Amino acid sequence: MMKKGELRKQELQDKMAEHILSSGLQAISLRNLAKAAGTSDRMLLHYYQDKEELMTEVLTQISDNLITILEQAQTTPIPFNQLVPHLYLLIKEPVVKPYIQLWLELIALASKKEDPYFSIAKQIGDSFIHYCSELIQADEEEKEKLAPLTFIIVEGIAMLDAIDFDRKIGKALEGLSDFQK
Amino acid sequence: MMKKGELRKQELQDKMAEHILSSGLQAISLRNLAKAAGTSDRMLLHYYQDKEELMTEVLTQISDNLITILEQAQTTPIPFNQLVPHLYLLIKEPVVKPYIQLWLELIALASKKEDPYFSIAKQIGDSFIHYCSELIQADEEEKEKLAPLTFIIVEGIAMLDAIDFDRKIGKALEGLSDFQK
DNA sequence: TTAAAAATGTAGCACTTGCTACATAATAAA
DNA sequence: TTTATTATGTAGCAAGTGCTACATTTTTAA
Repeated sequence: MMKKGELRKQELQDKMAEHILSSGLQAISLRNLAKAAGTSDRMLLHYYQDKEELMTEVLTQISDNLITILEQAQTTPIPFNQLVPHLYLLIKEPVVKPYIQLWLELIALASKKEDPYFSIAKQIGDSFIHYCSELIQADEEEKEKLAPLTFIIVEGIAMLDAIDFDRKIGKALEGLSDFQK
Repeated sequence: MMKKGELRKQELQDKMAEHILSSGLQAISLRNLAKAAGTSDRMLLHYYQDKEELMTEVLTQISDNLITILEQAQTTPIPFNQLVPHLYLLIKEPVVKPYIQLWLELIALASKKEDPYFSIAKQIGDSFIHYCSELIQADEEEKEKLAPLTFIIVEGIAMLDAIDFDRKIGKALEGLSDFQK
């Protein structure tokens, strides 16, 4: 059973996760997070050793939450040419979209190879490829190639989506489906 | 002819562009930029009205520089299935790589729809799709689809590259080339 | 040469950042 | 009940942020 203190910490962490999802990583500060969680920066540093530890734990939780959401969304495998459009719709959904936006920020930070962002980004990347792999209707050998390909395309789409290139995304998806013939 | 003041401004701007390319957008400050350019924050605010104006001009210049580099790299159109691997090699080149890394950061900021980042990101996006379009050996109708698709895939690759997923990129490229048969 | 304009220096303000010192109140363990 | 642990408050520090005020020198235009 959970001690009272751990319970309180989890409560704060949930609120911080929510806050980060809606406001991003860029302007995050201990005082911001504290306010969003209904406590003080002083208390955050009571529960976490420093900001890095805090971010590691909160981001890990957010990543776990995303995986949970994804796994609830679809379970039966579908062929690749249906999968990409399906995932495109998925990442546009209001529940998922904040996670994708955060993911873009995380990648930007991870590209500097600095922890905790780099490690967490790798972990999420692995999870997402694994998730794609489970969703693709194909034999193992093909999955090995198609899962990363799906990941790449969906990420690329997410980037275009970030700059409102919806029309271009549509064209690209047409181009992609032309191949499957 | 350029006035002396404008010349000095351009000189500073070149150095700031270089600095941003090597150190990213995340930790940028007027004092940092000034130091890198060999001047003071005071002088930067003499040449630019505020930080936003400065960033707009420097980022625009960086974007122009990238386009120049790209256009020097390749002029003869090649078919799509050769283009993607070619661009993969290109973005791994030391001259180009810093631009791609910066691009990832820019997208993260642009996803908040805040200027100047959003506008500049859109502009660069347009340029890159245009660049792809010129490089693809296909008729106009196909280009309309394949240029955005190329853009998406290359951006997706850049993201995987940011988290050192080189092996996965390789697999994905295999998967992609399987289609062209 | 004189007047106007541009360039540069020095200091500082008001604010935010992560984090700490020092205290007290509340709770749990003995 | 005493003791030890945990929780929470208040205040502040040192460093960094964008930006400004006020001054002075240097350059350009008349």
